[in-house]
This record gives sequence, structure tokens and C-alpha cells, in this order.
Amino acid sequence: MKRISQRDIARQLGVNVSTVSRALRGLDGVSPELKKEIERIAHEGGYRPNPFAVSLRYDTTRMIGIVVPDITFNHYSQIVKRIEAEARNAGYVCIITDTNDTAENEINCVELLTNMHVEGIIVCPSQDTTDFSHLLRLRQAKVPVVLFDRAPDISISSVIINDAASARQATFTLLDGGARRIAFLGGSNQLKQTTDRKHGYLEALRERNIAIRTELVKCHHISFNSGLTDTLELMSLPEPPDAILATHGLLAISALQAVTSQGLRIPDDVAIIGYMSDWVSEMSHPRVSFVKQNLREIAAKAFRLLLDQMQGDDSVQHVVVNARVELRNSTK
Amino acid sequence: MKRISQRDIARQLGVNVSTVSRALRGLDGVSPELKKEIERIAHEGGYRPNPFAVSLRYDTTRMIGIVVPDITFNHYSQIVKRIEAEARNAGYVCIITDTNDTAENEINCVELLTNMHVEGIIVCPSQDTTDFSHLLRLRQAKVPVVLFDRAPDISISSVIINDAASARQATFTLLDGGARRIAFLGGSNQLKQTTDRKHGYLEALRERNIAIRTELVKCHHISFNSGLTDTLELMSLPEPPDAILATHGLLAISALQAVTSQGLRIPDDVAIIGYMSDWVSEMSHPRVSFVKQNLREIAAKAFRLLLDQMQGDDSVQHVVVNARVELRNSTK
DNA sequence: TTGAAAGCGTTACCAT
DNA sequence: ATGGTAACGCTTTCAA
Repeated sequence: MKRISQRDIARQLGVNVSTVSRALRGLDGVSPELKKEIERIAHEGGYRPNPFAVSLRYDTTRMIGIVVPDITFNHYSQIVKRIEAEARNAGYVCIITDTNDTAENEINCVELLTNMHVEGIIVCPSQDTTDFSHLLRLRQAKVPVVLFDRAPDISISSVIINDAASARQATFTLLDGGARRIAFLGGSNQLKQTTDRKHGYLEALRERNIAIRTELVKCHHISFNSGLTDTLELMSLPEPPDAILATHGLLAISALQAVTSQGLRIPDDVAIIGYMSDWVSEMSHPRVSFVKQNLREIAAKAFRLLLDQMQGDDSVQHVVVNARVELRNSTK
Repeated sequence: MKRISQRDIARQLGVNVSTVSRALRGLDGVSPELKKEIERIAHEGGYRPNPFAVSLRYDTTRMIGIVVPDITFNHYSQIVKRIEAEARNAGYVCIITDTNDTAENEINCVELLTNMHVEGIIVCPSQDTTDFSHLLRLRQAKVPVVLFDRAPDISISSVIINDAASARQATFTLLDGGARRIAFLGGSNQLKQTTDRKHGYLEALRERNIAIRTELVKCHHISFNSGLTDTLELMSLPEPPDAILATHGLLAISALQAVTSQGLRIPDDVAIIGYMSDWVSEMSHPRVSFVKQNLREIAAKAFRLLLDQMQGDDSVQHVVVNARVELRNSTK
């Protein structure tokens, strides 16, 4: 990949590199004729500024990093796609990394990105990350960091949805459909997202004076198999649930498959609401009523917060994007 | 993001940068004690070699580019995830770009990547790319390029599946299930992938002496809406099809929804086989029998071909990965 | 208007 | 064993 450089152009014209540099950037101090010549040769030779040389000079890389649990999950690929578009539009290139939703890989990804000297990092922490020191250390080193989707109570800017309120609304929706024994299928309790959504769920039950049954609350690892096991356990209770609120697309889909595998009908025997992307809901059968998140807005806000930090704003901001229940066919 | 540099360490110890450089890379010519000291300070200061300085020095970036039509589509995100893993493992960082399946964006993405001086590019061309000069130009400039998933007849290395043979097998499967009027729902005829798969389809029909009905062949834009329209047209024919072979996940899903929206049963009234990823098939209802592609293998082979080129191998290689029908519930 | 030189972080080569 | 210096491509500052 041999590319022509300013030096090449300068040599070819018998002028100095600094003159070429000025000409190519449209600064004045170059005669119109010479400028034309320089531009011509640059064009013919397909000249492109070497971003590494520029980076070295300015100590700026025009690169940002993105860390997601799993890019093959539609929810994340949608967000990544949007962030990438925003970043590109602002002149930044993204390095996208995937943690497979484990803390160990997350640390490696963050390390890789800092080694690349990215100017900022947008992270959705893995589901089993409990120690956030790798991210806090970054902030101390003045590296801009923004969390999204999942955010613990630490002083790093974040963009999440209204977890508690949306879960409360989803629970009301299920209650309004006649459900009385609503199960809560969530991720680990270490995830603040899980506990927040659970609070919304419990709050709704309390407000409607529905007894809280702890055997209906399943908070384990977020995975298809785990969701399957938990749902089958729920359905084999002496008094099985008549509705399920799942806090993650994988859990919702596994619940749906577990319920139908038992010969039960959705929503008649069991209603379901899940947190998932439009596309996953669209694909499911029956279409799962879901908590619709504005992924484009989440992406835009996250990049905006990162940009603010990159421009020197050191304030910690917590943005909450409104999500609300979207009815499909898994609820009455 | 202020990072300590070799010069900082050198100053702090009153030695020369070149000594620090040698020590940090474990070259000999540094006394053990001094080496220890240098390593200590480097560790304490969180020293990381600046990849841009290294790039400048060696004219090598340890970056590769990936261009895909749409990263939110499971098929592509799976492949991207695998390529990324392979690349990382080999010490390369990926820049992932998304064309939204248009030729215009594809040209921009390739341009962005070449400007970044990536050492090679793995591309799945967009569905409406007919002019491949932007890629051929890269090869002329000795930039390693590998195509995957979709590859026209040009002299650039590629990894695709056995399009014709797999479509032939899929058609036989439908015929064996009793279908006699099999529709072919494909992308544009400009895509070699489409015509190859169509050849396999036609071949199977010919071999079984089934008359070919042109009104059952729909080759248009690959999109959900296009698939919906085409399928509805098919179903409203005087003699509608009793099976559909769809060459793309979006088309298969849209066909499934169009068919069921007409109150028809799958597979009894209409059988379906589609080219799609395991996950999309798993999510569909009824589960669509599909042409299973080994995405991990496609990714590994593509990266391997790129690595070969990056190491100086100029031969053009066309790798074909075997795909075969996997039966689910949309076929008899 | 143009040129010369220094500097960004690193490595390679030649001196000492 | 260690130091000095040039070089990668570019920009900036100062001098001509």
C-alpha cells in the first residue's frame, strides 16, 4: 500500500515539504500557480494524509472505542451501528470490540483500546462485571468514558433507559390483562439494571395490592439456557405464573419457547412482556409485546456525552431515555 | 490521555531513549540492573508503546478493515465477530464499516479504510454494486482484499458457499416433500449469488422433469418489503406456489409472514427453505428449514486468505465452503 | 512567497 | 553496555 507523501510531491516539484503542506491545507503563503501544481500532483498520485503522522504530531487519534457484550445480539448491533454513524459524521473512526458478556474479556477490550490511544470509550459493561476499577482508572487518567445500557452507581457518565418506570408500566400492562401471578425473569442481581427493573415490578404489584411471591422471581445468568431452565421451573410450580416479565431479549425468547414447549398458549395461559429490540419482537411468534427502547436516541446521546468529555467537559451526566411498552400479541 | 513515553523514562533515569527502547523490548545490550529500573518505571507509569509512532516507523498499521452490508443482520454480525476474533488473535485490530447495502456507501467505506492505511480489507459487496473498480484498484495498489458471501467473477480472492449445489439440494428437498410448484425468491440478477442459486434451482427442476414456470421466479431488491410484495404476488397467482426457496434471510422471513398473513399453513400449504443463520431460523415460527452456512469457517478462511496476501502471496484464490440443508418445520 | 529546522514516539544503525 | 542520530510523515515556527 504505497501512498504518495508530501515529501514525494515536494521532490517532484523541487520545493520544500512545508510549502506542500501549506498548499494542501489551503493556507496562504503559496502562489496560486504553485498551489495548482501541487494539488494536481497530489490528486494524480492519490495523496492521502497519513493519519498516523498527523496523530503523532497532534497527539490526537480521531478514534473512539466501543465495547459491547455481544455484537450478534440485535439490540447491541443496532446501537453500535448508530454510534458508528454518529462518530463517522463527526470525523471519528470506531474500534468495535465484543466481550462475549464476560468481565475478563471486557478488561482486555478496554486495555486494547487504551493501547490504541483511542480518544474515548463507550462501554456496555458485561453482565458479570462487578469491579469497575478498570473504567474508573481510565477516568482518572482523563480518558473520556460513557456507559450505556447497563450502568452501576459510579461517577461515570451514562445513558440508560427508565428501567424501574418501564418495568412498572409493563407490570401494570400484564395486570390489566388479567394476570395475577406475574413472574419476573431477570439477569443477575449484581446488575443494577436487574434490580431497578425488579423494583418497578415490585412497586406495581404493591400498588395493586398483589402479594409478592418470591418463588416467581428468577434472577440468574442472562443466557438462552438459563432462561429456559428458569421458565421450566416456573411452569412446574404448584401454582405456575400466568405472566412473565423478562428483562432481556434472550430471556424473553427462551421463556416463550419454554412456555409453548409445555403446550401452553400465549397469551391465554401465559402472557409475556420482554425487553427487546423491534426486530426480535417482530420475528417472534406470537409477537412478543415489548419495552421499546429508542436505540438511535441511546446511541446519539452516548456519543454526545463522549464528545462533551472529549471537548473538556468533566461533569458526570446520567441521561435517562424513555422507554415504554409496545403492545403486540403476547399480552391480552 | 497522557501516557508516559520512552523519553520520559530516559529523562527520569538520565539515560538515552535508545537504551530504554532496547530494555523495553528485551534486546540485549542493557545491564540487568538498569533494565530492572527501566521496567519498573515503565510499569509504574503505565507505559504503552505508541502504536502510531511504531506505525510510522515501520509503515505497518496492524489494522484491517471489514466492510459488510448491514451489521444488524445476524448473518453478518456473526461473521464479523469471528473475523474480529481471528484478527485479534493474530495481533490485528479491525475497523468495521457498514454500507447499508448500497454501492455508494461501500465506496465511502473502502475510501475511509484506505485512508486509515489498513493493511487489508475483507469485503462483502453491497447488493447493488455492479462496478468493482474501487476494489480492483486496491488490488492494483497491492492492497490485500478478500471478498466473502457475495463475489462477482473478478480476480480477487473470495470465500463463498456452494451456491448452486446448495440451492439444488434445497430444491430437491422441497420436491421430495411433494412440492411441484416451487417459487424462487431471490435478490437482484446482478448478484452472481442470485444467479448461481437460481441455476441450482433450475437444474434440480430439470433433473426431475418439472416444467419451469417463469412467473414463479422473483428476483428483485433484497429487503423485507420487497420480499413481502413478491410473495403476495406469488400467492395471488391463479396457480400459487406450494413451496418457496428464498436466497436471503430477510426474504425468507418476509415470505413466511406473507404466507401466514394469507391464512395459509406452513408447510402444509406452502413449504419454505431459506438461506439464513441458525439464530434467525431458531427464532422463526414455524422454524424455517434453512441452508446452514458455517459462518465460523467462512470468517476463518476469509481472514486466512487476507493474511496470505498480507504476507506477500499474490495468488487469487476462490474458496468454497460447503453449506447444506438443515431441516426444521417449514418443510414436509 | 518560500525554505529550513525542530518535534511528535519509536527503532535501527553506528559510535563510543 | 550505552549514547547519539537519522528516519518515518506531518505541522509549526522562524528565517530568508
